[in-house]
Amino acid sequence: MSNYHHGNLRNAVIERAIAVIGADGVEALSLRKIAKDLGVSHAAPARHFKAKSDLLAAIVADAYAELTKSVLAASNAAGKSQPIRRLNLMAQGTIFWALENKAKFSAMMNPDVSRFADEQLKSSLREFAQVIADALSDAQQHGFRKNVSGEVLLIYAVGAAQGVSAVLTDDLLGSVIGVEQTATLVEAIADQIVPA
Amino acid sequence: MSNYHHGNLRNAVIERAIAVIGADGVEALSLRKIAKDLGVSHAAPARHFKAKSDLLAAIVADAYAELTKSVLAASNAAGKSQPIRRLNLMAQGTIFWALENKAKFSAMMNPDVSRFADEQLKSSLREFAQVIADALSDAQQHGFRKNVSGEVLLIYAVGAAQGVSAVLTDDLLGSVIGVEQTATLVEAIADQIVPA
DNA sequence: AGAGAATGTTGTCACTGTCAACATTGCAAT
DNA sequence: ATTGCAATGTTGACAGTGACAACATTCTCT
Repeated sequence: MSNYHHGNLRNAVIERAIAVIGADGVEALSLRKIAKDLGVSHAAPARHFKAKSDLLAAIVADAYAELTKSVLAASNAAGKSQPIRRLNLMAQGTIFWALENKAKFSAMMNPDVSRFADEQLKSSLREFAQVIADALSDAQQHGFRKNVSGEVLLIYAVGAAQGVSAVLTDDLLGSVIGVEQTATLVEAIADQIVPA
Repeated sequence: MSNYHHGNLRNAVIERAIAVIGADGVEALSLRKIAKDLGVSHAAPARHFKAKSDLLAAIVADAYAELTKSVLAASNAAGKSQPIRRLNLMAQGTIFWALENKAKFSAMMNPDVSRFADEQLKSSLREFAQVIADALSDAQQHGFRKNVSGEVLLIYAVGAAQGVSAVLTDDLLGSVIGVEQTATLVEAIADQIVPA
């Protein structure tokens, strides 16, 4: 018996960090405070995350993997024979995921993250981009914006879905634009990105 | 004669801060370091920004005001009789401004900003949203997505333009999606948001 | 000329991330 | 089963940081 070794400190730190980000933002993230909350010495987290930025990178890498999974699930709700409707559902899936995971999503949207991206994060991101690119390519072969370059379409789709999600999850823009968030609203917005 | 009073410390701090953000990100922002760079005591900036977050809020408020100006300028390049083309130019204007002001834009995209938004920032943001909303309303009266709610359209337009800009200005996404940025590319992307 | 506001300085405090040296535990090879 | 090593956790230290209070200088307005 011993509580010398926490057993699952790495995950505990990540979960606590996400909670802190959700409550007070990335700015408020403190490794020492997290350690104290978990009843562990102030330097313990360093065994799992050499630097604070590594923790952020891990959170964002996980988040992109989850988002990818979620978007794929939404995509599968449409038959393969409806590639354009599938795009629409993927956009919806992105927005809904962001609304249900505001803390993680805000970590993803932090511009600083790109500065300390490790290989795992890059790989998560590549996979996400690939999933979107594939779906776009499929849709194009069925007539969706046929004469537009794949790169342009990818930037548009990723940017629009994430940007719209950012607006919807941002408290400030929310208070300025101020609108009630319902499933109907999300569907209507997704229809603007990719008409169903 | 005296260099006791700097004379324009407030603006100097803002400019230096933007330079730091551009070079090393918001995370690297340090009031003490900025003070040292400007040859001023470590507590001098506090006379102009009570807290670090106030500096960020001021930078972002300025940035939205500039963006609004820039978007309006782009809008005026189209005649009033072409409200849809005007929307397209406004989207282009947003993207170009972001590409030319990466540091400021990344500050705007920082999700933490919404936590310490002061009245000035909210006002800047309201004005920006109003300009977009007006242009959208005008376009709708000329047939652009006539049967879509104004709120939905506003969220879509703001989200898509900012999201696409975020993708284009983000080094990480840039390295993953990896595409050469040209004026032609920007035009093509803006056409996806609002067909010219 | 002088008073009060604005601006800058100095000193201090608690807190933070990071590192190095050390302690404990888990595990795998023997 | 023992032992040796890697993984994990602890303690202590250091420089940097934001924020505050008390004080100094300068500007502005009358």
